[in-house]
Amino acid sequence: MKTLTADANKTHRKILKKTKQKEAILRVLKNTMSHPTAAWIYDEVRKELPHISLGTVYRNLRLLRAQGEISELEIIGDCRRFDGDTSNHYHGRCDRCGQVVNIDESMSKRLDWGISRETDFTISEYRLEFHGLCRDCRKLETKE
Amino acid sequence: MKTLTADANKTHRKILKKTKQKEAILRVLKNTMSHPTAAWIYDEVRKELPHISLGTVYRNLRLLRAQGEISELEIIGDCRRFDGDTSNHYHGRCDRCGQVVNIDESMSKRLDWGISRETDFTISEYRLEFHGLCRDCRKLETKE
DNA sequence: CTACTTGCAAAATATTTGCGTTATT
DNA sequence: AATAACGCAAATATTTTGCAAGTAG
Repeated sequence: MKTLTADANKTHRKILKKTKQKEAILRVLKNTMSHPTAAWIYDEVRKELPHISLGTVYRNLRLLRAQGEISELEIIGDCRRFDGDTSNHYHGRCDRCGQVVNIDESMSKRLDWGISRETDFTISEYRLEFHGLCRDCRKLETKE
Repeated sequence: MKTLTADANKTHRKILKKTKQKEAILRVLKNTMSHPTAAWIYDEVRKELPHISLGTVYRNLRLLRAQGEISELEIIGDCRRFDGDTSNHYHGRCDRCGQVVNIDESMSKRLDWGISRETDFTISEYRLEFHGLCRDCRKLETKE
């Protein structure tokens, strides 16, 4: 029985090299709370490395994600968004302005489902996204 | 103070017309559990309406979503996925095969956070996605 | 009739990839 | 030296849109 993906992980793993491009991308992502897109990261990194290419940004985002150094958000929209904070925290997305905000991490403590004991699905991770209105937009809403 | 999006919703709302294309798309989506992509829906509807265009599928998926008749999944992947079941249920995505499964709806009863009272975010909806292994893939995993 | 919707094709976005070169180990 | 990673440009998706013609209300 062939199990290609698993085998690929086991046999000869690639030796990852450290490059200034990868480091710059990771630094940009760790230093923002803005859940940026690949294009935004590209613009930001270009201030430091003007000749970096968008392809390199995408390649490194994929590498970094595979290594678990960054995570990718499950957000409906035009393009993917990434997060330098890989800790277990949740996101709120404002239905009006589209802003993605962090939901306080203490909330995570209440998540203890034991679902894996009750369903036929073994959970390794869960991602929770709240939809609603952020503080500023709620103010606008009530004024109308 | 201008609040464009809200105004747009209030002033002259468009009268939606019933078309066979829209009905076919909705029917396909209501009759599958597969959380399909726009392209899959297109192929499926074309069996019945061979001349429908992909643009029409996309246009109607957006309309139906705006009306709340279907929902869109927050899934990391190549393209968007839709769901004809708009009830509050959760999804599990298999890390190995990519399959999206439904998590039993009874689980929903346990979600009573009261987060909106504790945070500065007014929640209208939440979406929860579990990541892990589905039954079949877990069997493969343990055999290795 | 009016104006929403369609099919088609072209455009706009977003992401990946081939290739010859550069840089890291 | 070997090979991972780069920059660039071309190739792939994926999704949106302009427009003339069709159709529901």
